[in-house]
Amino acid sequence: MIKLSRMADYAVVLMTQLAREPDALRTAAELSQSCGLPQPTVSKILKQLAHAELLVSYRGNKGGYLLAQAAEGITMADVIGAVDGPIALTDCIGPDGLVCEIEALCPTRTNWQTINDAMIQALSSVSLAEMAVPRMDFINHLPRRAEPVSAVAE
Amino acid sequence: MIKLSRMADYAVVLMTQLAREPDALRTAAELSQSCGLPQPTVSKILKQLAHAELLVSYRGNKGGYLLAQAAEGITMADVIGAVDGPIALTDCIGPDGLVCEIEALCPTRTNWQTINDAMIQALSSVSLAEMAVPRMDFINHLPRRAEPVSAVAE
DNA sequence: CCCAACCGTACCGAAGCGGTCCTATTTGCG
DNA sequence: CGCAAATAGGACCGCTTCGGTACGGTTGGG
Repeated sequence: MIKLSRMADYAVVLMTQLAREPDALRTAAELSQSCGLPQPTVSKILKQLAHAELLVSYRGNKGGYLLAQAAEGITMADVIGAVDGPIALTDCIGPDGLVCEIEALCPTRTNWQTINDAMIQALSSVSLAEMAVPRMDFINHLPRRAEPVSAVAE
Repeated sequence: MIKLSRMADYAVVLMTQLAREPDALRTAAELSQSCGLPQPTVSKILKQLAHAELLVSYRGNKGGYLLAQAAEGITMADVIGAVDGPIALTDCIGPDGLVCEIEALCPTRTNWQTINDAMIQALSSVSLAEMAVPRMDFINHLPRRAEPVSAVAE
């Protein structure tokens, strides 16, 4: 399915919520409530986002989280990468390879890289600001046009 | 990580192998051996690919599998879709939605659709024939080195 | 000094996935 | 005609990973 993890999905939702009021300090409990997500999980995700320097955290009483940058400077690739780790379709790139031992079919790796780059490109081309905006008509300026792909099989 | 499942990865490898000799009838055991993959798993994947009409199967003695179409007409989206089901980043599109109940942040869905389309587009733009071609001149101009995290978060 | 909130870690349960096995069916060949 | 080879289609199972929880520690304001 190639679907991204629920954590990443939540992260986007939370970041979107934070982007609505970039200057307000929000607590984990508050965000949990306003997004309808379990509070401990929210807390965990916010922690990860802060660790990735997408959020700034303030400890102690009256603490909370804040966007580290302007929403325009944060991309979906940033958010997903912070929660789910690096974006890569195949682990073929990793240290060893179950498949890569067979050199005969390893040229495919280069092509995977191409696809992978296209995907990262797609995720990087959408900023948090665009996600937070109540649906304007920015839909048609993606570098690779989002053609109504009918196939996708099944 | 957004990485695709190992099954899908295997499927691509197998299809690639089949595309090398489009007219040869290959058995599951043979492909298993030549790809270094466990044989029952290979058999299962081939079954799925045949069911998706990407392969044609011949039963009985001297049976085997064959590409159902020219390699040029089969895309990565086809192969992955056949094994892993439909390609969708979020289940937000599905029937009910845990998150979608909150209407305040549902405008994001449109944007997800955009990203999703871009990804499908990327997968659909690469044919099996392109994956199978043994490119010899690619070794020295890898587009991106396999850097760990920073490639995305940067 | 106490409380509110974040920080870090460790833990657990469930679900999905990768992998195997078994049986039925088909078909070529001796 | 019967055997062997090969796919079809299940059921099954262990394992990893992920989503979720809990607990103790730390920081900072009132």
